[in-house]
Amino acid sequence: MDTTQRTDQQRSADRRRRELLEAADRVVLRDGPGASMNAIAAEAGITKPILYRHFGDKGGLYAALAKRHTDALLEALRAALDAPAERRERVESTLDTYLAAIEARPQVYRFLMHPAEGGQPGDAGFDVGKYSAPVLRRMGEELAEVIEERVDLGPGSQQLARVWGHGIVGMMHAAGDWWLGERPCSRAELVRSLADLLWGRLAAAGDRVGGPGF
Amino acid sequence: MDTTQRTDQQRSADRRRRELLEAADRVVLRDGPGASMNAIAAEAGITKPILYRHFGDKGGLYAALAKRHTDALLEALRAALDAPAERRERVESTLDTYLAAIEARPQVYRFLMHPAEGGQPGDAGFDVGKYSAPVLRRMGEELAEVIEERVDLGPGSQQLARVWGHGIVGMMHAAGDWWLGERPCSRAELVRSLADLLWGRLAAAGDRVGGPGF
DNA sequence: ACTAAGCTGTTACTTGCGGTAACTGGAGTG
DNA sequence: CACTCCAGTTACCGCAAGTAACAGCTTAGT
Repeated sequence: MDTTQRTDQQRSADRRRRELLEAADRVVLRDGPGASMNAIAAEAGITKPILYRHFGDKGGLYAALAKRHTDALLEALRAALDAPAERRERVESTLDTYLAAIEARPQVYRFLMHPAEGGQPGDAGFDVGKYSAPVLRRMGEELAEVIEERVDLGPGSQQLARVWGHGIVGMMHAAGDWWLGERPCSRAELVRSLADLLWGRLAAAGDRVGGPGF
Repeated sequence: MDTTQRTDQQRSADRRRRELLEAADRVVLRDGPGASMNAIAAEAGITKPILYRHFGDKGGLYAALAKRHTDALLEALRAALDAPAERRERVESTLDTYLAAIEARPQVYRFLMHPAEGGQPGDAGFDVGKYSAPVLRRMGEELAEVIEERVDLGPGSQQLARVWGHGIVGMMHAAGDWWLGERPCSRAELVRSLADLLWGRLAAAGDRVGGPGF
């Protein structure tokens, strides 16, 4: 059992793992997140216990699957966030990047965020909430870091940045989710509206006739 | 089968339904959202098929359960939203109402929003994502109405109000979720930070040294 | 008073999924 | 050849959702 031997085995196992993940991806994107382990195994051309050897349990598989997509999304967001441009432009570009991603692959988005909606009615789905929350948390933390790093917020800036990081991510997520479902306007309009909100247009707006406004 | 007869039966059925919902509530709050129909039936002192007669399927039961809590929360929010005060104060009071609610009854909150986290590891929970989303949607729509009604946003105000409604609700939700998990600061501080964000402090803040800030 | 609904409630079952134990066959190694 | 790994299989367990079929009680109709 020398080192090269072990490396070979690991390599092989890793390649297998990737194949399995790709098969799982296909099934989940086709059948929704209620996809059974049996179905995934069948798609991969093997049987259940192998999946369990590789991923431990269904949670492990889904976590691995979610991690792939999450990492890809975060990569794209980081690029928009770190681009050399002024603040408003970067905010808009980050929002647009996120929205473009969920628009381009709504299946992936639904898997990451709203796992159960793909299943048949009456199907007791597998709860992927455990894996969607981390996505938003990670985005929130990353955004917080960027804010803390580049915006001068005075005393208590670190905590403020974290609140804002999570808050802004949540705003983006909820608005995106609603938009994806109803498509009430173009992506560009949505981006602009959200950026306007962040830019204090709510505070600046006047009251409507009839008492103090919201 | 005259009318009074039918009314009596309906009354009885409604009362029974309420009792069942209360039992379900107890179980879900104690055992987490992975609670089985058997357990709920046992708590109510009856057996499964009766639950199915009343609620159709597990989704129906959970929907009814969620509706109760959702309605209660929305009621409280409406009160804060409609209070006679100026805008910033009402925004803060609404945020605080929401946060106070989730702080006071985290179990209910977790049931509505993150159903699976209460289960044992390895437990394939029942996905309540289908019922949490409507909560946020409803809050978003209500807020949108209030904004549209009372804030003067110029042309395209209706659409803008809806985007903002959902966006603000998402911000509140995400920040609240994070805060509830980590408790990094007091509720009042969180409210203040979020209101500041909404009041355009992000736009107003200066860049940190070293290039354009976020 | 006797029967026929129609209600609430039960037991006992099916189906389907996550997860596991135990066996099988082949590839490399002394 | 015997030994050990390891990918892979079949066959099973446990458990939860959901259902069929049956049992008793109350009430209406004649």
